[in-house]
Amino acid sequence: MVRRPATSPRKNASQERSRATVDALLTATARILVRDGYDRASTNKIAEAAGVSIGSLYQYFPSKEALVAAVLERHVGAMMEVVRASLARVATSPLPEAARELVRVMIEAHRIEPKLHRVLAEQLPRVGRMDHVERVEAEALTLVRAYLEARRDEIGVDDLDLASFLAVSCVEAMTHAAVLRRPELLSEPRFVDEVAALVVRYLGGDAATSTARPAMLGAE
Amino acid sequence: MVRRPATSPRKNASQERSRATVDALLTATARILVRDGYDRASTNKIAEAAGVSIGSLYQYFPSKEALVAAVLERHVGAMMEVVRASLARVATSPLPEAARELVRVMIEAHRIEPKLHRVLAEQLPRVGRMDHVERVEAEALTLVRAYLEARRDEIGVDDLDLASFLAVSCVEAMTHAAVLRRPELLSEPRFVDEVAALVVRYLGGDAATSTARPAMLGAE
Amino acid sequence: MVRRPATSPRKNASQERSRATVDALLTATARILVRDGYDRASTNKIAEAAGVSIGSLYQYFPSKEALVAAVLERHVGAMMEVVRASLARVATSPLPEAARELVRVMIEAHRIEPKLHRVLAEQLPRVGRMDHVERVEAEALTLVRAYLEARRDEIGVDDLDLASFLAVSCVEAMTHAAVLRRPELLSEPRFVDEVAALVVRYLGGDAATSTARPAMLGAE
Amino acid sequence: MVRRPATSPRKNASQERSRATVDALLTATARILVRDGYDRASTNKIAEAAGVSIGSLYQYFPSKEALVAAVLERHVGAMMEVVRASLARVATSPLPEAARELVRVMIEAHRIEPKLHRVLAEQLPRVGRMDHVERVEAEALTLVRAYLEARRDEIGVDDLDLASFLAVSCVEAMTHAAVLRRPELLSEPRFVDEVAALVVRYLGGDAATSTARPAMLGAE
DNA sequence: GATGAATGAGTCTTCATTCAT
DNA sequence: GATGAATGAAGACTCATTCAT
Repeated sequence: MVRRPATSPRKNASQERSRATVDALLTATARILVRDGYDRASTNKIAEAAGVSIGSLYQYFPSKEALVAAVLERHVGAMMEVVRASLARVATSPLPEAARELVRVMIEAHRIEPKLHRVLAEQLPRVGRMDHVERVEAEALTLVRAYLEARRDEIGVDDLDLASFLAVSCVEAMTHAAVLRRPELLSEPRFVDEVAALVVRYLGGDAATSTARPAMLGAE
Repeated sequence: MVRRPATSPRKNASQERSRATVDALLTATARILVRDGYDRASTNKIAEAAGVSIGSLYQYFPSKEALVAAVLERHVGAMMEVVRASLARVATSPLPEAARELVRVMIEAHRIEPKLHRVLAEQLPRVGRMDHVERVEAEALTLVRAYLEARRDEIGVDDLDLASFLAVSCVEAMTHAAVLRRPELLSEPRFVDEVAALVVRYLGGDAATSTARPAMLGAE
Repeated sequence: MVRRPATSPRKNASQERSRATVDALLTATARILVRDGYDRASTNKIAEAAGVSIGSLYQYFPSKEALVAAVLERHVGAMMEVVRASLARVATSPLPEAARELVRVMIEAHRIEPKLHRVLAEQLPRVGRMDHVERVEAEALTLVRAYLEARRDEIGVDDLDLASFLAVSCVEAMTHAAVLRRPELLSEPRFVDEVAALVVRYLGGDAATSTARPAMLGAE
Repeated sequence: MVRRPATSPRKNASQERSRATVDALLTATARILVRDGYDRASTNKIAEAAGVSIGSLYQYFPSKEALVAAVLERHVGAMMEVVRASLARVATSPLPEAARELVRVMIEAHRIEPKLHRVLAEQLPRVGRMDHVERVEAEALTLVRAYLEARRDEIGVDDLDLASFLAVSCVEAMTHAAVLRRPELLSEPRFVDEVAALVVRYLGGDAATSTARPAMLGAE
């Protein structure tokens, strides 16, 4: 079918144009989403903001949801990249250090377009792509779970599933809460310290509060 | 239209009728909200479900948002009542007991119309009445903050503001996460145990993980 | 619920208003359908032509199809009334007279808004209400079939089902063809004569062309 | 774009390619028309189904209507070929035989892509090419008219124009009705017999029902 | 001639809200 | 106060058609 060398400038030009259109759409969507919220972000407005005809929008995205889902995926992808890289790095570090890093990276990840994050987080159920976000947590959960498994003897909690669920949810929730309601906390090192302490103390267990046999963990 | 001498029973009847109409509207709104979600819950549908004309709906509520806000207020009120009563009860109890109660009551509160809670939680930002919800947390925060203040010497955390924020947010978040993603956890006593432990260990502090000068607290 | 005598002018006024709106819509639809055809008859255009808001249109008709279906039903109803009355009248008349009347009434029925009839006939499959029209033919078929049954010995065709199908379809088709392509024929008595003859000769049968055993029918 | 000396084979190749493209387009159009109906048969879909770019489609056909008109013409052409050949064959046969053949060939013609036929028949007025179809009937009419003229003395009808119109319309209509509503009839020889009888009896005339000598029918 | 990205007028439809009765 | 018919701005989406490459 192709009769000429694949370097055909024609096709490339065309592909580049497509890509530019899609990019413009995603960017415009993110902007409008932040500015107007999900409901008021009409596809016509988005197309206009992207400098693209409404027809083109629908050429690339079959529905408003699909468009927002793409923005979501892009955003989640960026967050995951940050988280993944960091967690791999501390896979073998001791608990306090690992916990600190988990908190730090969670905050870092939540700093990527925080307003967009907020809108997307609110609208997740509607976009019907909850899985994308769950994927982030699922991945974090898996990594944390594996980490705890490897250090079971340092852990003062019996049910590792529940423990990882609580640890991950907790850090995520604290970060989220801070982003949404106390943005100033994000830049205070104290905040990282405390959230990390929260996790460490919980996972470390304690004779008095332990859910199981008292563990004699001297350190961390 | 027909004018008769105003008698007090008449006025009462009228007032009662008003109240019944408002009640019917709030109840219908809650039902439709749960069944159809915020977007598809049209005011016409709500009025019909309430057995009230659309005109009357607008007599009592100036807008859809006002209507949903009223439902939200009612719901939040019910939750607050539960929380307030319980927290007053454990104001002087020792930390582990108080923490357990906090968790327990949070879960109990989230069991009030959980589906409605979910929809409202998702739509909060849109209703523009976040303050209602913040009020719940603000109240809990105040109570917890006072509690910690009173037992400062048992607490292994320096910054009581931050500590109460984290404690309250954390319990709220865990409960919320469980409601939304792991409903089965809500009925397992283990869950309460663990979340309570999380809070107690954090607030109790720990020499090794302390964020500040090591406190010499035997246990908590 | 109703507290005042049913003569309430309020309700009547309201009902009349509704009825007027529906009527205006049906009439406008018919007009636009004739003028622009089905595809170009947009609901907005129809509403405008009816002097009614688009919202009102959708208050009464849930879709464009429903609107056209209502027009169709109204039209078919008018035709059926004409046909039914006439056929009842000749139920006991001899074949030639009955046939003539069938043809005459078919033409008369097709004279009711013939342009609308044409558009509707063309769009039937799309409106998904073919049944309405089939009902007309089904009714005619039943009547004709009963008629033939009653005069079986005058009929020179064996299969009465097939015979009635052909007779009815034929008259309908001739009328239809004339309406669509030779409107001038409709006013010529010759046309009625010929179509009636067509039917009479067919049903009367003939030794030479008979499909079955030669019937010894002198004439009819 | 690449220019090479024009050689005849090249031109042929090009012409052949054009022809192949047009064929592919017509075939795809027919298929999509049958599958999706006229309205949902978008030019983009058709181009894709034909393996041709939308640009090329518009190179060969200036509009959607032109495309459908071409399909119609092709279809009508195929039908006409069948009809023409057959009618020429029976030009000198006696009436009963000729009538039978007319009916037979009409059915045969309607068996060519009946689903496409149906869609096209429904959409005719829209394509604005009714003349194509009228041409089929016009041709049949001419042939039948000539036939009747030649056998005037066997015909019991005065007005040959009207007679041929009725005969042709009738057969066409019966066939059409059968195709659309009673497909099972098409394969029953009885059906051909009856329709042929219908025509023969009509054209054969009859003393009692004759259109000529005044009949003593009351009137109506 | 071919390609396919881009166009945008126009479609159906919804729904919060108003107002005459 | 109650009613519910009416409103119309606005939304998501389609598709015949154009034109730069």
